[in-house]
Amino acid sequence: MDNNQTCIRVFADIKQINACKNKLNNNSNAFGLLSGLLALAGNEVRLKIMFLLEEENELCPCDLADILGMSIPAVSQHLRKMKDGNVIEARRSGQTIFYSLKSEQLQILRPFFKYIISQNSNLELI
Amino acid sequence: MDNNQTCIRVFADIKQINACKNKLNNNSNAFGLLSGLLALAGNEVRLKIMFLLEEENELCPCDLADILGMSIPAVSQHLRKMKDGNVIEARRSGQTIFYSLKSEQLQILRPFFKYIISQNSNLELI
DNA sequence: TTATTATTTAAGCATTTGCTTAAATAATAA
DNA sequence: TTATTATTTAAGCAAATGCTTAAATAATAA
Repeated sequence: MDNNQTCIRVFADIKQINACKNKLNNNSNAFGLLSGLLALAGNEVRLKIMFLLEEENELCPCDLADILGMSIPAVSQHLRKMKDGNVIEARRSGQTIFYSLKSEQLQILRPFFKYIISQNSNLELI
Repeated sequence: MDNNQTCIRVFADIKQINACKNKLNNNSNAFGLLSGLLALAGNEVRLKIMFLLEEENELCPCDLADILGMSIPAVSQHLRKMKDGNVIEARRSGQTIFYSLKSEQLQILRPFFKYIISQNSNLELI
């Protein structure tokens, strides 16, 4: 960016601006880590998978594809991203690979699951 | 997707699979709404803007561009997305437009701000 | 061994994202 | 009015995303 084309407002509060810059610098690691996690959860399919893993403890790509109504490679590629992002882990049992949530990110994820359940449109018909 | 190519595991638990499908159906609205919000927060620039708006109450595109070290149109386009997503709102004061967080989404966003501050790498040097 | 099953990986492709630059609005100041 | 300032919008483009189909791994069963 060409810095000298930056808009300099007459009423700009230089102290406030510098304070804001410091706040970003002091927390620079957190922004990258958190936005990465939120980008993973910001996909509807992956959010559903995370929710299902929380509910069921573990599921395999095959079952997830059935549940979500999508192809196995598509599911597998989402699982890979979440594994790379340290959100889930894999356990092998024969040919089947079971995925489950890693505890590390649950502090952030749990409120999502609570929110989803609290929005439940089901009228508990049973 | 071609449904009959779906992998049917020998050990698949049909009841579990159907229960999972029901869970998704019962919460279908929530997944769309929440993943939309998380996709907005899942961009590092937008997450920083949200954090700054929480900290400062309101900021204009001009100041945000300064703080973030990016162009005004780039900032403006992020603000537009967040406004469309009902995350922020605008207040005009002369030529300046001040943006602030809407209260509706704060239930989800607040834990992010807490997390960011708790990760603070600053040693309180003052 | 060969066949089957579960999963991953790779290549291809349409769509989305996030920036850039330039032009268009809108409000204020001269 | 004209000029300046703050912001938005539009067009263009490179990169990322998320699917598809087909091929490659890996484990089990015949």
